[in-house]
Amino acid sequence: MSHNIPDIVIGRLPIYLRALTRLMNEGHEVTSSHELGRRLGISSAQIRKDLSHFGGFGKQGTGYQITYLIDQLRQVLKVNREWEVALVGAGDLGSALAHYRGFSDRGFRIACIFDNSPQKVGKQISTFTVQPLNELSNTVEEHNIRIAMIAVPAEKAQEVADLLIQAGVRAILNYAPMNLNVPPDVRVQYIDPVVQLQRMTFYLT
Amino acid sequence: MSHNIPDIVIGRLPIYLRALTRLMNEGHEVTSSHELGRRLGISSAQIRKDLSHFGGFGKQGTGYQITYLIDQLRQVLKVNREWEVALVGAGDLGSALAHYRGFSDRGFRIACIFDNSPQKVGKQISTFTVQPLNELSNTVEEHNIRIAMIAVPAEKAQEVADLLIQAGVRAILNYAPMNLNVPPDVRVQYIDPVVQLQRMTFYLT
DNA sequence: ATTTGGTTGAGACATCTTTCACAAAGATTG
DNA sequence: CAATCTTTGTGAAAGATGTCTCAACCAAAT
Repeated sequence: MSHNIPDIVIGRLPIYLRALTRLMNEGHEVTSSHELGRRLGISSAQIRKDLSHFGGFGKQGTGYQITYLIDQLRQVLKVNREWEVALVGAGDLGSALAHYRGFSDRGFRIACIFDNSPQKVGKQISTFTVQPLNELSNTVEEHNIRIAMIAVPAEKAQEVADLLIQAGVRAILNYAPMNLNVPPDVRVQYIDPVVQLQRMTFYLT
Repeated sequence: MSHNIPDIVIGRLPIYLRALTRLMNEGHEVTSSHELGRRLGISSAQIRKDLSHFGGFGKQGTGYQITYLIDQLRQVLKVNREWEVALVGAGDLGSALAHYRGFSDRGFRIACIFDNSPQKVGKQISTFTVQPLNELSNTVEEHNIRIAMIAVPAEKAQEVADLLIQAGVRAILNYAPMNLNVPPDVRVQYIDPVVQLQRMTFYLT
C-alpha cells in the first residue's frame, strides 16, 4: 500500500465517498464493489484495486461496512476535518457559492470573501462581509488558509491566483475560464461549464 | 485520421480552443505546439498528436495559423453553430447560470428555464420567464433541444434527468452532487465543486 | 544556392491504467 | 458438517495513453 498513489485513483475517491454517503442515507449498512460499481458505471475490479492502494477495507464474502469505509476514505482524503476556504469574487457566481449549503458536511467552510469593486466591498453576503482585495494577504495568512476558490473575470484570475499563492494558498478551484500558471507545489482544479458542454457536442448527431 | 478518436483527446480540444481564443485576443496570428503546450502545461508532442487525429492543421517550420485552427476545432467539436440549452433549477445556481454572459460566443444559448417551486414559476430571470416542470417536455421537444443543465437538489436530479431524456435531450451537464443513471446514448458531465476540492486536500500537508 | 534553425506529423517505444482471473476466506443452506 | 455461494485483494495480461525521435519540410539569413 501507499507508495505513490496515481492521481487518477485519488480523483475517484471523492466519487466513491459521495456514493457511499448516499447509500448510507438510504439506510444501507454494507455494500460490495459490484453494487457500488453498478451505481457509478465503473467496473467492480477497478473499485477494489483503487481501494486496495490504501489497505484492505473489505471482508470476503460480505463486502464493505459502509460507515467504516466512509471513515477511512475521509481520512485518506484528509476531509475528516474542516478546511477553511477563501472565496474571491462576489458576483453572481461568488454569491451562489457563498450561499451553497453543501460544503460544510463534506469538509469545507467558506471563511472569507473578497472583491475589488466598490459596489461589493462591505456588502453582506450570507453571513460574510465582503472584504477588499488588499486585505486578502493578511486575512489568508492569519487564518492560515490553504484553499481558495476564484470566481472573478478571466482577466483578473491570474493576478488573484498570484496573490493567493503569495499568501500561502496551495489549492485553487478556478471558475474563471482560463488556465492558471502556478508553481509545482500548488494544485489547481478547473470548472468551466462551457468546456464541459463542448466535450459533449462532439458526440451529438 | 478520424477512426475512433479517444474520449480523452476530445476532452482536451475545448481547452486548446479556449487557449487559442485567448492567444488570438492577445493579438497573435500564429502559434506552435510548444507555445501552446507551455501555456497549458502539456507536452508539445501531445498537442501535435491530438490535433493529428483530425488532419494536418499546421505547417512545418511555421506552426499553426490561429484563426484557421480555431475554425477547424470549432468544426470538429460542432460548436461552429449555436446550441439551445435547457436549464432546470432557478435557485441561486440556476440564476447565476442564467445571467452568465460566457455561453453565447462559445456555441451555446440558454433557451428556457424550468423550476417546480411556486415561488419561482413565472419569475423573470435575466430575459426568461421561469416555466413549471410540466411544460418541460413540450418546450424541449418543440425547440428540439438536445442539451440541458441540471441545477436542482440532489434528490430531484434523477427524476429531472429522466424527464429531459424522455423529451429528447442527449447531453446533460449535472450540477447536482450525485451520479445519474442514463442510457448509453446520453452523455453526462458532472460539476461538483466539493469533489474537486476533495481531489486536492489529499496533497495538502 | 546553401546553410541554419525551427516546426510538424507519425511510427516506435515506454509508461500508465484497466481488466481478467483466481486463490483465499467468510456466509449460507440443507 | 459439507457443499455451495459470494466477495475481496492481487498478480498477470491486455489495453490505452503519452513520450521520444526523426524524416520531411518551410523560412530566413548569408
